[in-house]
Amino acid sequence: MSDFPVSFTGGYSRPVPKPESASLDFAVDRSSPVPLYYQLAQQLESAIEHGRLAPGSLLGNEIELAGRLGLSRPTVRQAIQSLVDKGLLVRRRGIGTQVVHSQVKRPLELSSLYDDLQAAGQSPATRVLRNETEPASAEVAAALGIAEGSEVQVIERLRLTHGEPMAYLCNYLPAELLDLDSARLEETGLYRLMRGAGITLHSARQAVGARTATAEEGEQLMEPEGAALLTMQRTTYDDTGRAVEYGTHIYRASRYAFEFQLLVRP
Amino acid sequence: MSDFPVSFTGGYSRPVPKPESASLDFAVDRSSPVPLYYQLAQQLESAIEHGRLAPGSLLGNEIELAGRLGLSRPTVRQAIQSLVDKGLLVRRRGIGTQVVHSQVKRPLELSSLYDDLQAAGQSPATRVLRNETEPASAEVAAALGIAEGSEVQVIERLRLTHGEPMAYLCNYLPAELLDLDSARLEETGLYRLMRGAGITLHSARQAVGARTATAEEGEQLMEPEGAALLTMQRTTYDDTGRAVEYGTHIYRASRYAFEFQLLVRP
DNA sequence: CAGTGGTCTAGACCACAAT
DNA sequence: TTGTGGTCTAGACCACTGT
Repeated sequence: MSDFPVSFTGGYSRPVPKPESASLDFAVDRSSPVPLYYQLAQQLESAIEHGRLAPGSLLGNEIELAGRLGLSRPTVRQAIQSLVDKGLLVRRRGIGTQVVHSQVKRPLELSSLYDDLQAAGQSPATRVLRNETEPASAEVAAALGIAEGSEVQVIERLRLTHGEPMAYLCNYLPAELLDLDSARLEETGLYRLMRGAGITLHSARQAVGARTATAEEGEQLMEPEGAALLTMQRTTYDDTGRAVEYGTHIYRASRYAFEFQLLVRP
Repeated sequence: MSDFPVSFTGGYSRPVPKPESASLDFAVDRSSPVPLYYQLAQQLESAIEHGRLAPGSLLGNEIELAGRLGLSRPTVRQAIQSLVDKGLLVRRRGIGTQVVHSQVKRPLELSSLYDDLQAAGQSPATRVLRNETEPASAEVAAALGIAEGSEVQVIERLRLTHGEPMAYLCNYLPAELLDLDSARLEETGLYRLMRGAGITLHSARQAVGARTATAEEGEQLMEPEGAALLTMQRTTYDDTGRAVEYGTHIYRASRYAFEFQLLVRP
């Protein structure tokens, strides 16, 4: 209950967060092309991350902060709001803005949950097993929201870490969307290629389940028949709401688990 | 490529979205306690959801919209921004604001991924197997960010649908946090109880994996030994960043899969 | 009561995209 | 060049929290 890092200034009132923890040297550069609210947000985030703003400490009111920085209150609010959205700050009416009592400072960039896997530094490698177009099956057409029989690009890949298979990935993309070079796929990852082609990924709908391995799956993934597998189907949408990718993935449960962060919508 | 529901007004230019799709009857009630930007956001969302604003259609510029509604531009922007954050609208500089080309209109309230399960209408039932306090183990203490040996509330539950077990749930909460009545737990769900106690859930860190069932697990869940199980560990945080719950759950993979939506952070 | 964030206004200038 | 969203300002009043 009383885990605030408080420094008492006198009196016997209950250990309320010190009303002022902000004598930090924030400053904005008006000649920079970076928006002012964004500069401030970055400085606040950095101060929180490096512990210069302690968890639970108050930020000082917005008007005073605006005055000190030579900014208007709406600009300061925009900066603070962006950090509230990130879960680093909490605002309470009549109280003030405080730094979260965090454990999870960095909510983990769950950009794709897949690049994460790749970025997780397990010396990953990819073997492209198949890369060609075919007419969309009913399942794929439904997932991508296109007509059955339309040409789609099919990619089958084996993901390896430390020389051992970890996952089998099968992805479908609308054929006109992108030129997919197998060599580049093996080194860069599908999502990065799509971003590089000017596609702005926005959201993904996923389903994660489990089942036991068939004999063939076991052979491909170097697991015994009957071993537990994690399965995942995902449809990814760009910022205009168009489906740009559908995939069915199989992971060796002995070597991989999904980790992610959920944000509760207010 | 040309899937806009365009009505040509003459000329042979390429089928660009009609510059104006907004002759709808938006109106705000200034005597209402509901914020103006929120009223507008709701009306826009409703219009999108019911198809009165077609996917891909333009919204008309902010200033004109503001004038038509008797609102200031920042207020209109705030309304639009909230829908952009929800993924219903896309803004493009120099172009305008358009309705997303969506498949996934309702990004699905992934409030807890657990109430979802309960709300999914599978006539769920819960049997509380255990509900008492004990000293925190090292694992639990680490997950909750409290001292090892602190008292924690332990809840073991069996989740049933259609009279058959679907999941085994074990949860740990800081002991002072909440009074948990077993009877209420069986009818209401843990998350709803926490919200009812004034706890504002904010985010959760999850790990999802798979393994095969042991003999005892099989017996408890009515699965054969060696069946595939989905496992989940989760720590939930409130809006001040304090861990308020840690749980380890086991699901019958034959009867359950996780579904959720990821948002790509810009 | 005083102090905080929540909302709202009426302007302004800029950067970018299309024509 | 025109029109769009992106940013910013300097005020204002209200609702809520604490004393």
